[in-house]
Amino acid sequence: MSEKDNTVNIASEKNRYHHGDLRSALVEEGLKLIDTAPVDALSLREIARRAGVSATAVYRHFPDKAALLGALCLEGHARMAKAFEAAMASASPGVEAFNAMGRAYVTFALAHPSLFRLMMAQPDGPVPVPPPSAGGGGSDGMQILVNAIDGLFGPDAPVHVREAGRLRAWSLVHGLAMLMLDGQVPAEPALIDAVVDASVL
Amino acid sequence: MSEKDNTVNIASEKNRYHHGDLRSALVEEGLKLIDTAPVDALSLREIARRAGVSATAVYRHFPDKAALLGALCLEGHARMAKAFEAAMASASPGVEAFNAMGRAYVTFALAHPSLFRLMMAQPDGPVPVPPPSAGGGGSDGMQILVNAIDGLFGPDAPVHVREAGRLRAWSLVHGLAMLMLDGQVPAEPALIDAVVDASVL
DNA sequence: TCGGACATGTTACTGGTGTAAACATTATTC
DNA sequence: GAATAATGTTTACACCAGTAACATGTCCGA
Repeated sequence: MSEKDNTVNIASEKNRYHHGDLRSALVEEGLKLIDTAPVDALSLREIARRAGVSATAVYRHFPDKAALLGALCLEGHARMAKAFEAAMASASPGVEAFNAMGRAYVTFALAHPSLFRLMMAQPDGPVPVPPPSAGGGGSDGMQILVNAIDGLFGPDAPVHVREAGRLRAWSLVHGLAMLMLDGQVPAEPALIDAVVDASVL
Repeated sequence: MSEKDNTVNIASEKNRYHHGDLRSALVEEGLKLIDTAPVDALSLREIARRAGVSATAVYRHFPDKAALLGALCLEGHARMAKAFEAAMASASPGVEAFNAMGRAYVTFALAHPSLFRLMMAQPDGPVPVPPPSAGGGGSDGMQILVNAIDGLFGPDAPVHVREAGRLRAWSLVHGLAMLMLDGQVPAEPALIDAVVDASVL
């Protein structure tokens, strides 16, 4: 107990050999960096530098760079889930909730371009919308999104119809987000609306 | 004339100081490499190595790496245009042609993952579907694609409706392609059909 | 035909990266 | 309190993009 507290206090001092909670610090710095730079400009050494630690210290907490990026992804998914819940909260159920979700998806991507790219490039990581035939619950609180989508088709719709609809909805917002991130389509709210607010899926 | 021919002949010999047509050779090797490796594993030096030339020789033909990648993109767009034309040729006009186009888009992405990514990450390069409010002709023979899409809405549809439809169509296929490339959705033909063949846009 | 100008190649070097190995220091545990 | 494990550091290597200086070949005009 007191030893734990002592450790934390020591950890808050400067110029010590042991950092205290380097792993968290690395993730923190990584998240700060990734929000202000393209993905490929995110270097292990830079993160270590910002955490005030030698480059190779990272390897005491992550087997390689990909593992650190994986940790960033995890935090990214948590943030995305929050954004989704917020969007859900301020929309009445049904089509409106569905549209709010789509807007939240694109908005999140535009707000955190590199993080979003990283999250999507991680095939093993948790996924915002479980793909068809993926069975049960998605990541975090994302099941609510699936419910919103499925709600559009009614509970009596065949499974393959709901699954196809889910995939189409995901493809639609994901494609728009990507095109805007890559600068192929201007990131104008009106265009987001034009894609998301369509009455028919 | 004969001097030209002579140059070409000399260029076909080995172990000469001057390559003959290094620029084309670099693009060629780059295209070969990019079809068998992820984008970020594509190094200037490796391309030069395969072309049998020193690393810095590249800089006599391209100001930097991005320029070489840009040249690869150009060839990529040409190939994509060919794929589109082929898809168009073997489909009757109307909805069927439109669907064939969508399938061709996703299929091309899956066949050339890194090249496709590169093409889409090039905001200044030619674009398969001109974005709304982009005015006139797109790249290469892509206008035919726009026509196919616009045909779905009839010639009397308001401009903003056709533009929105175009954007939705592009987002849909692009999103599906990206999700499959990133491994978020299994690259199964049935899923492509499920997304592309939907009767309503 | 000779000789310079130019194009196109080379080597040497800088500063950046990810990562492995050996060593140093601190924390923990018997 | 000493052995051990955890956590950092230094050093080193291989690779990368890009610059500068130099080498070699081609071409054009006297």
